[in-house]
Parts: sequence; C-alpha cells; structure tokens
Amino acid sequence: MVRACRPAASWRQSCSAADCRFQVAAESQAIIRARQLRGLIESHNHAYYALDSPIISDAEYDVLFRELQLLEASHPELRSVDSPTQRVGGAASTAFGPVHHLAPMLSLNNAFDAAEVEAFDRRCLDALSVQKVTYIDYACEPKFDGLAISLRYENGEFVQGATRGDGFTGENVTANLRTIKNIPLRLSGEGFPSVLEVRGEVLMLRRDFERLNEGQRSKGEKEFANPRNAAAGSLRQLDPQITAHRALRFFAYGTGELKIDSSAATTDDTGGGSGDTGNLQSTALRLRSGLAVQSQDATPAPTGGSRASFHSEMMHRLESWGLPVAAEREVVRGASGLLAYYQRIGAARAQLPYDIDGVVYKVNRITDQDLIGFVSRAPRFAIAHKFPAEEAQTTVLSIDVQVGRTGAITPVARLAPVFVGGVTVTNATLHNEDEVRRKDVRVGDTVIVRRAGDVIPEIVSSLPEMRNSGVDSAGVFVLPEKCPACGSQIAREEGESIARCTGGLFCPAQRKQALLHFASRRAMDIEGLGEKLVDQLVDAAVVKTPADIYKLGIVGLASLERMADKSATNLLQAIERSKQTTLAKFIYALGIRNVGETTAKDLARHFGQLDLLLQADVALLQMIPDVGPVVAASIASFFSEPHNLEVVAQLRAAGVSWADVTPAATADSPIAGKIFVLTGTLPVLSRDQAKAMIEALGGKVAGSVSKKTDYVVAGTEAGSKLEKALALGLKVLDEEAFRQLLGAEL
DNA sequence: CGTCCTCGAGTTCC
DNA sequence: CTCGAGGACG
Repeated sequence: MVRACRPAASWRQSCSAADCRFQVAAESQAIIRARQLRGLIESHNHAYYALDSPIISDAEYDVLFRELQLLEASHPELRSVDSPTQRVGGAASTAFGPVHHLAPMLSLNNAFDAAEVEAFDRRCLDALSVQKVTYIDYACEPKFDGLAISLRYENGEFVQGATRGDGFTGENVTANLRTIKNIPLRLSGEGFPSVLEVRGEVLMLRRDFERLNEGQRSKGEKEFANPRNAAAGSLRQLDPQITAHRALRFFAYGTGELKIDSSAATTDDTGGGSGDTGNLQSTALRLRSGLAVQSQDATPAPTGGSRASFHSEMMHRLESWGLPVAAEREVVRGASGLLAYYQRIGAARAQLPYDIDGVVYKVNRITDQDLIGFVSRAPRFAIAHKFPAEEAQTTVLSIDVQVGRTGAITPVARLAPVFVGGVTVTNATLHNEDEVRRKDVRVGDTVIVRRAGDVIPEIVSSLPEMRNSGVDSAGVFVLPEKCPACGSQIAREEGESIARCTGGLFCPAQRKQALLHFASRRAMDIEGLGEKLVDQLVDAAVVKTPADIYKLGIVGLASLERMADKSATNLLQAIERSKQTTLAKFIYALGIRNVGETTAKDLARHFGQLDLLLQADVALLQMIPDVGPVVAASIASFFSEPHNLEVVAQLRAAGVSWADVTPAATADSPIAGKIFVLTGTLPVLSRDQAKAMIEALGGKVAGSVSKKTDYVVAGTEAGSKLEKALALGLKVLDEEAFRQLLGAEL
C-alpha cells in the first residue's frame, strides 16, 4: 500500500463569523480550489483503485492530497463529508449498530455441474413460457470470495454501509467502508437515483493480502489464513484507522433499494467523474467469444429517472457513476453460453487478481427476472455456478463419536491437520453409521478432504488403495453399543439413519447440550454461558436442569476455574437479563424434539399463553398449520413428562417471564390463518412492522405469491409479486387498506 | 403416492 | 451449509 491516507490534521478555529465577512473573495477561491482538488483526487483514486491504471505518480498524488488537507485545515468550513481527506474517519466506535435492509440481501442457489446449469436454464425458460421465448440472455460475472456489503447513496452521497448480516438486518460499518478507497464518497456522472443502494462484495486482492501477511510476519503477529478472512477481520475493526491501512476493495454486483427522483439527478462535480468508462475493459483481461451477446450492454449513457431494463445495463450505469464493477462481465445466450463463460473464467482464474469461488448467472432482462421470481430466500432467476472445492489429502487419526442434544450419536473423524480451502482442518463429521460404511473410512486411512460449500469440512472419499495391510480390519468403525458419556444403550430406530443414546437427560452429554441450547442466543440468550462453563457446572453437579441456572450465586461460581469475580458478576447479570423473554423464545429454549424456532413461534402465537399449550392434546396441536402427527406427538409427550413440568414451574417461579401475547385477538381475528405477501415499499410501515402486525393477529407472511395467498400488500415499486397477484385475481391492498383491515381488529 | 418446500438438527472454524 | 424428514399439495 503505497498510497496510505494519513489522518486529517486537527482543525484550527481560525476565523470568527465577523472576520470572515472580509475574506469573502479569498474564501470563494479556496472553495473553488478545494472542489477542484477533491475532484482530482477522487478521479485519481478511481484510476488507481478501480481501473488499476494510475495517471500520476504517487508523489504527485501526495502533493494534491496534502494541499487539500492544508486547505481544509485553514478553512474548516470547507470540510465536507465527501472529501477524500475524510476517508480516514472519526472516532472508534464501540459497536456496530443494526441496519435494516429494506430490500433483503438474498443468497444464491448453487450449481456444481453442467447438468444443474442446464436445469436452471430450463426452469427459467419454463417460467417464461407464456412469453414464448426460445432462449434467454444471461448476465454473467465472477463470484467474488469476499463479504457481501450494501452501500446507501442519498442524492449521490455515500451515507451508510452495512454488512449482509442475516440478509434482513446487518451491521453498520459505514466508518470502515469510508476508508475503502475505491468506494466513491460521492457518485459522479448523472442520472443516479435519489436513493441508491449498491450491493457488492468487499475483498482483498491477493497481492495486498500477501503484503499484509508479510507485514504481520515481520511484526511477529498472527498471519491471516486467506484473503477472505483478512478482509472480514479488517472490516470488523472497531477502529476505522486500522481498516484504512488494510488495502480493501469493493466491487458492485447489483442494487437494492432504488428511489427514482428526477429532480435530484444532477451533480455539480467538476470533472472528477470516472469519465471514460469505456476503456475499463481494455485494461482488464478481455473475455469474449462468438457466444457473447453485446447488444444489451450498449445503452450508451444512463438516463436519469428511469429504471434499467437489463441487469447488464444497470451494471454499466453503476460503473458510469464511479462504482467499481468486475471487468469480467459478459452477456451470453442460453445454457451453452453459460457453460462456455464458466470455462473461460475457470481458465483465467489463477491469473485474476482476486479470489473467486465460481461465477454468477442472472437472467438479464429485468422484467423477466420479475416474472421468474423468488423461492423463499433466493432468487430463481439467478444461480451461482461454483468451482469444484479445493481438495486435499490427509490421514484419519481416529473416529470418535459425539452425543448431541437429542442424543444423536455422530461419528467424527479426527484428522491430521491439513490446510484446505483457506483453513486448517482437523475434524470432519461423518454424519452417521451408514455414511462411514458408504465411504468406507477407516482409522489410519488416507482420505480426500474438502470444505463443502466452502465451510463445513467433508470427507469426499477414502483411498483404500493406500491402506497399509495392517489397518485393514482393525480400523473399521464400529458404532459403540453404549453411550460414551453415560453408558446407556445406543439404539437406532427402524428406518432412521441416526442412532441415539437412550439415556435422555440422565446422560451428561445430552444435558450439557440441552443447557447450551437453552442459553443460546436465539433461545434465552444468556451471554457468557458457553461450552467450557457448562462442562464445569454439569460435571460439578451444580446445574442439572435449566432451572438450576437461576439458582446460581456468586459464591458457587467462585469455586469454578477461570471464574474471577468480574466474569461471575457478568454472568449473573446476563442470567438476570435473560429472565425477561418472549413466550416463543421460552418454548424454543425448552428444546422439545422437532420444535425449532419457527414452530416455537407458531405455538406461541396460537396459544398466546403457556398454560394453554401445556394442556393441549395431540388433536388440538395438529390444528396448527405445519404441525403434523410427529411434531404434535413430540410436544404432547414433552409436557406429559412430570420432570419437564417441574422444570417449567421452577423457571417461572425463578422469575422467567414474558409479556403475554394477546391470545383472544388471534383466535377470532378474521385474518387468523390468512396468508399475506408483502411486496414493494410501504409509505409508512417497514416490512418488519407490517409482518409483526400480521403475525400478532394470527396471520402468516409468505415470501411468494401462490394460490394459497389471501392478501397481497403492495407498496411502491412492487414487482413480479404484484403482477402475479393480479394475474391470479387475488386481493391486493395498499397500506391504507391494509391498516384498515387490521385496525378494525385492534 | 410422489414432489416440492421448509424446518430442525448437527457441525466447523475464526 | 447440508442432510433428512415433516408437512402441504397436486
């Protein structure tokens, strides 16, 4: 990193309002010069970071930068948030606030081979069959191995940046993103929407990663395992100064929320724009073939106030506004075009300056995207075609078994440490007995390991031909008959693939897992009650049931290892805090078999109070949507157990409580059981608020429109869902009508 | 009865 | 993330 920004000098309070009146002429000159400098510096940033082709030397750049710093230092009123000197941002924050994504940041479905890509093309064609299309054009781009980020521009100014988070709520990392030099603080060019949310990926170039690790090495600090981790670690720094010294880059791949407002479409930027975007392609490697279709990218200049018709056109516009986009974009035709693109990028992969883990295909025509629509969390009009995961060889040191919360016995292979897919892997799950058989994995074997989905280590196969004759039968995995934790019988139900310890809560392993589940974030959320602590508490027989957690005192904790006063106090506070919860979380925390987060919410909503749930019989439970015989039986059996009822009673006695859900309203509300679909942006309510209101009254919110949908609530910029709703003749409400429908019940 | 889709549960590493 | 299985629907 040659071009490190240094922190802006502190501002001198140089002139009072009265003094300034006599300096108008000088001031206006300073204003003009400052604006000029900003434009120059940003355009050089763009040339350097986005186009990779600097126009001036680093020394010349430094001169400009320092001049602007000095100018701003002597004229504090010139300082503006979009000045390049402001990239090294304000004070270190202690935490990242939540940011709600109005348009959720979805994930993509994956394809791993040609057949899946062809199936994807066929699905899209089917979905568009009404249009009688015979082929589809796709926008293709590399899939960066980085962190998904959303940038929000209001009237061209970068105002907020957030991580993807769970797709609905991310973290506010604006200060850190401001330090990334190829993210424009102000959009250049014309015609950008008044609100523009840019979606893209933050990553570290391989060469910058190497340099960072060299630095870490020479300082004797820990090296990063791979560029992705380095980027993630850098972005999550609480101190933006540190982020500023890590050479991160951003690449846009799409948009989120868009508010088109033609009145806000101009900028007074003085030539600081990205200018000639056309030659970007020439500096990067060119990937073209006879299959590539160019016409849709050709829209010359973005026009203000209108929506792009093609994904490729949108990307082109982003580029013209100064946002970095991948150079290796193409529009291709049909499945054969997709596969040819995959081949080309695959061949170029090693030469690319960044890590990619595949390519992404999107139906190019936006109206077609809308027609094809979404399946729950992923668009159906786009797919990620992943490169085969990196594989490595290692040996199996042993095969242990783990006992889960439900008693599930899972064999785990302990491996000789091996570096694969960017991390060192030492464990890999073998899922169940059959899996071990199928893959014929034995202790001492040489096996091929990869990270499935680039996360979870997986044994692909064993290499029996490399087996020493000695290991042959000795290393064969045999499922133990008795639970390693409690000695109870292990049993495998007919037709089930999973063997379970029959010890129930008598088994310390199950008890530990149950307690960890109870304390987990989505359940009672007791911070600090982790694995180590639970181990100690259970082993010392201090805690046997979740209710015992609430009987802990400072004295009892003090006797434990690594539990000084401070941490003990913190834990007790966390326990105290957790007493105030919701019925849904409480039900989930109990760990009833087959009752996860979603079912727990359903139950809480339908019964409103715990006592009604406790008394419900199997027939009543099955009245609830998504509760069938199996789930109903699990619930009924859990509450028929005197021991469980005792724990529930103790928890309530200890002060665990929740605000009562209005039970009556849900029962006879006319929207009870009705299915709503929300689309577009509502004028007042946020998506979450609307969802909460519907759910509070016993309605359900679905992700996509189908015949089952009862109501579609449409706001502005409603897309395919609205079209489909109209096509199906469903009831469509605007926010006003929606409020009336619900308001009558409140 | 077969075919979606969604949910639950288990898992790894930093 | 991935698997299996539960549940809804045609």
